[in-house]
Amino acid sequence: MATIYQVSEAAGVSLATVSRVMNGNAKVSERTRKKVEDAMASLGYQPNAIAQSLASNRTNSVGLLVSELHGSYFGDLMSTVEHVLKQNGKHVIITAGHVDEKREHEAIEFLKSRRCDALILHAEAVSDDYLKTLVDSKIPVVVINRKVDALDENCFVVDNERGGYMATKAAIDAGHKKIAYISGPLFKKDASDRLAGHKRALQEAGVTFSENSVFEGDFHESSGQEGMQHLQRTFSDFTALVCANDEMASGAMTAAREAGFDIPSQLSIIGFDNVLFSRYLYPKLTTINTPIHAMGEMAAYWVLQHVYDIKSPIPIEHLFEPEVVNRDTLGKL
Amino acid sequence: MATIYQVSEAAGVSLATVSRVMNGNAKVSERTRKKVEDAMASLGYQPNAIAQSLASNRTNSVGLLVSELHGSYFGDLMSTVEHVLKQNGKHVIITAGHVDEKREHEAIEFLKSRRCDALILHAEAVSDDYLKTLVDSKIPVVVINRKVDALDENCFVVDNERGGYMATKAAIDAGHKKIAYISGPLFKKDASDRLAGHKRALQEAGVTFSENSVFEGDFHESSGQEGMQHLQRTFSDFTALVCANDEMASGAMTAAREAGFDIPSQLSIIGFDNVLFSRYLYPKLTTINTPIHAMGEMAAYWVLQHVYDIKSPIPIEHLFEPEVVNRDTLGKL
DNA sequence: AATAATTTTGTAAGCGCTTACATTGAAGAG
DNA sequence: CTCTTCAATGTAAGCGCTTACAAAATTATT
Repeated sequence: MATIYQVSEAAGVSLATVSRVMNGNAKVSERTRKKVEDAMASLGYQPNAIAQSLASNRTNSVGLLVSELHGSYFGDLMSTVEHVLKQNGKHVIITAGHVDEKREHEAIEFLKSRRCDALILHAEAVSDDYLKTLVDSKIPVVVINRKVDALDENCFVVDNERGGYMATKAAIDAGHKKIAYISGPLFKKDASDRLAGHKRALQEAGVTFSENSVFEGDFHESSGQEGMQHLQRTFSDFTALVCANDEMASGAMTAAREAGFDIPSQLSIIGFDNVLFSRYLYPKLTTINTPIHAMGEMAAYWVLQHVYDIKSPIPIEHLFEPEVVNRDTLGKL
Repeated sequence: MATIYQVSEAAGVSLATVSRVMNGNAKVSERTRKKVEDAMASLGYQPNAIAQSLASNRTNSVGLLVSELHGSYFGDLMSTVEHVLKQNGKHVIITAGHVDEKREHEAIEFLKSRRCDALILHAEAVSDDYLKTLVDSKIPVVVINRKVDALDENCFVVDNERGGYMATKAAIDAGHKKIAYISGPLFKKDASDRLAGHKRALQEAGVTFSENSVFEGDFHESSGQEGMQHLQRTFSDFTALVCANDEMASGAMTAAREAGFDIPSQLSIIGFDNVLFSRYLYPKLTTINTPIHAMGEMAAYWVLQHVYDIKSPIPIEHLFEPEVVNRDTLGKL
């Protein structure tokens, strides 16, 4: 593999000159630029990004932490972030934290050790304090879908309370009174916020909330099934079920069908997130859109602007609004 | 950020000694190891992976090229590869090629410029010759789900012809005679192989093949819908439809339902790949399992063995068998 | 034409590590 | 008690680049 030294020799110029034409950040005469470019081409020269990074203290790569590498939600996020950044000549290094404090921590440390210029984190397990330390440690960090006090400038979040409210409100507006709820793990801020919104909608409609109406799941498909089965026992005869994410809604639909319910005529179901596959479900899932795409895009633009001085084409915003996506699983009563 | 130099100073030893305790590849007395470790801890030292890579010519990272960052198929692949490699202390750098020759090429060059120790490629658009050049260029490369002549040792593939055969055979065994087919883009080897298998099964059963029975889609959901609509016109009254992947099968199911068919009593549908969401569909999709998980795992083990001298826990194999996954969309006639 | 101002190019010192080789010191052999 | 041997540590030369600074070449000024 050719090095800059061999190029400089072939072109009859110094190392510095070759470096200059590579980076285009200093004047080089047309003639020598040509010589250098020819030399590069004929040697098939490819700069060693590692050496460049070491010397320039710039890696042109940003680290992205997601919880999982599979699933529509993170797929969307990865795609979007990569797209925006790559368009601007930056690269993404993706790692997964698996919603485990230790693994998230390790993943972040890995990204730091790779000297990423910035980090985009969908960190769920790591502590607020750790994130604060990170931000203070001067490496540019943005956090997606998690609000950390005193880090407003670095967080991009959807209004989860509002989303929870909207989901339940939609059910109420459709005439439902007895509404069950499958939540995510309540130690997670987004899960508890969504539930809070649910309660607010109930209260506003004058429906008294019962502990028996909620089942705490884990955001996975299977806990949607369990939840449905459990709720049938503890809170029978509900006509609508709102789920804190689409995976659980899918599980609940399966369980409901197995229990003989027709959706939506006998049971309405509302999901949350508007993950890609939610429209593949049958019936197509009515859900709340979490603008993960918009958040990922915004996070990427933030990084471009703050780290690479590339102006964002859209104004930077931090709070994103959820939206009801009307499809086929919510029936009028 | 502390450097090795500061650690050596704090510990009162030389750079070399610090490096030795970090890498554990040379004898260091218990006493000085302790001193160094204490110094590291108190300085919060974190080695600079970039500098390590430059000096050692080893990055401990392997590049993974996928076509897209979203979708179950690639999600599975990424998860698996990352899991195996991370378990062995190696890291994965993921890039997307978007099934576009130029972008795949760029993505691979990026991985090379990052000096990955090896590449795992799900490359669809780039030419065989380019892949051969790559392999010859001495960077360890493995190719997933694509067979390149003369590169058998580097390819991990499923027997697509066989899979196509099995899908159609399953329909025939269930009593179907008039079978439609939605293929992938036929310039892709896997798509044409699957179709070839379909034809073989037909022939074996004495059913004459008609050009009107196949629609060439693009592997996406929407082309499944189009395909279904198209086939109803050109090849009406078929009782079974085999699709070259699950996304298209899902689209076809939607279109079939809209056209008033009950699945599977009036129309049987068979997918291909056994992507994660195929079991969320309703009815649950009968499909052919492409062992993408197994292939990704094997590719990762190959890299561990050939590049890092870590023995693979399972024997390295290159050809993977597809399998029928019986669920609910294939009905007996 | 001589000098100043400016542009273009070269020199060399790092960036933070690894590692071949040299040095030191302690243990074992005689 | 001296001479080997060998384990533990140190010295210093890179890895392939970037970038201050210096030097040379070119152009502008009078």
